[in-house]
Amino acid sequence: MNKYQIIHDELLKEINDGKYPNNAMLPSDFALMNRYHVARETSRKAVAMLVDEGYVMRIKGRGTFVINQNRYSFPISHVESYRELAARLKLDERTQLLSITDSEVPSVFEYGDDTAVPATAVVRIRYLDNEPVIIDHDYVLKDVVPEIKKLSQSVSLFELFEQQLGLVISYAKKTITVEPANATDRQLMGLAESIPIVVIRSETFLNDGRIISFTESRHRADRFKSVEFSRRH
Amino acid sequence: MNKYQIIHDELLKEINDGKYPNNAMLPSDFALMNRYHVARETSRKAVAMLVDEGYVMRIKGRGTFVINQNRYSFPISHVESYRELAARLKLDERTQLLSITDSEVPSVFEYGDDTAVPATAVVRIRYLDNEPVIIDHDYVLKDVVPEIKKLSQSVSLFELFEQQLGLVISYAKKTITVEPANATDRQLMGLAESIPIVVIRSETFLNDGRIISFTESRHRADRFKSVEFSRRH
DNA sequence: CAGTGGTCTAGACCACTCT
DNA sequence: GAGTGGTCTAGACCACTGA
Repeated sequence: MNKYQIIHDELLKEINDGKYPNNAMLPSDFALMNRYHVARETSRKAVAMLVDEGYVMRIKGRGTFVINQNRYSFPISHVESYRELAARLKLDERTQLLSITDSEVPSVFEYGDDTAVPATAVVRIRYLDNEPVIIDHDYVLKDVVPEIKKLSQSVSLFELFEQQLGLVISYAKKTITVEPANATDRQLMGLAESIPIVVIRSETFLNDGRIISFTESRHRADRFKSVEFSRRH
Repeated sequence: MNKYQIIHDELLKEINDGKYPNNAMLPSDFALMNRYHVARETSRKAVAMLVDEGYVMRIKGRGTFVINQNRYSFPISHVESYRELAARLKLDERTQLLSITDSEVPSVFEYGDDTAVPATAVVRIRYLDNEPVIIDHDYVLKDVVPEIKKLSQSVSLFELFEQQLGLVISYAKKTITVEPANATDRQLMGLAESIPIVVIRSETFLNDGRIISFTESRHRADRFKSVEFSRRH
């Protein structure tokens, strides 16, 4: 584990534990240097991560301050699996595997010069508080993962990739649109009328630059919320 | 202008000009050190910004590579004004000022302990290719900007804050939800039936930590698209 | 093996804020 | 003036890649 990562994790834990409540000032760069016996750039890197993630705000000449966090929301600003999300929000969550089939990457993802790209399609339905709210269609490229035999209820695709196959996911590109519910959505989510669906399509990159999968995550729009923190450039 | 900012801007320009096309390799850290006569950490900072913005991807032992960019989309991953967006996408855009009135920050923003917070409400409607697609409700805090007399068609709120009032915007927090169109939406956008509306609510922070404004930006859902690039943490 | 990116150090000077 | 964050330097060692 890197030094700046350790400092970051420890500071974040202290923020979540309430040691640094809203608007509280974090230790200064120099205080962190002394506490962790590191160079200043190392302590700054840890704090820079917290800034990136929207936990704190740095103000020149004043200090580093904790920002009030709204919770209970879906993140879209970083790559996070459904399981990680549910754990973070402490929601009662359940996932049901619907099917694993041979397939191709759908053309909506605009990948591969109109030639069919073989993939394994995984369809799952996500429940929050016993209500079906998300349908995930994953297309895992056979070039990278030749076969997915089974998928335990308790294992996410990310966990499969990273822990069992030793692959490292580093980037994702997402598009968000709102579309009418299709027949599958209505059936699986038990929707009477046509509720709009928030569709998040993402392509996931490994750290060697290869694409490993395309995902279409379809959320009931009336249960969808995203919170995002951003700096001005 | 900082050195790393200059390097960043120059590299970005070269990417956009096609000097570094898709999948091309950017100069290495050491090449940039020589070209710009800077320390390695300085050149790395410039490239780190490009990574943050999703233009390039760094792969250990291999190099830094340009990532294929999809465009024509609304950004939500950084603070950007409507005008900056339209300019970047080269769209035919037009803004119509509807009203400037005394008001209070609506309770939906959950600001200020249930006490009324005085603000100036600015309502505008945004046209893309002559079609009304966005309605913006801005609530500018009177504590920070006591009065907004008028707002030229050609000036955005951000420009007013930054260039005329000398304020510096540094952060924004956004929430995205999907809600039914209300009567105002339908009237202003000329919608017959109830199209869903993508509602982006944001609070904007100055570099001294004060909130300057709350904004509710209401987009026709069928014209909304967002693209986002994110690293895994 | 040479080249790449990732981390880290121990300084330095600056601009800004607060008292 | 003391304290803060912002930038920058000139090194160092490491892990990983590809020929």
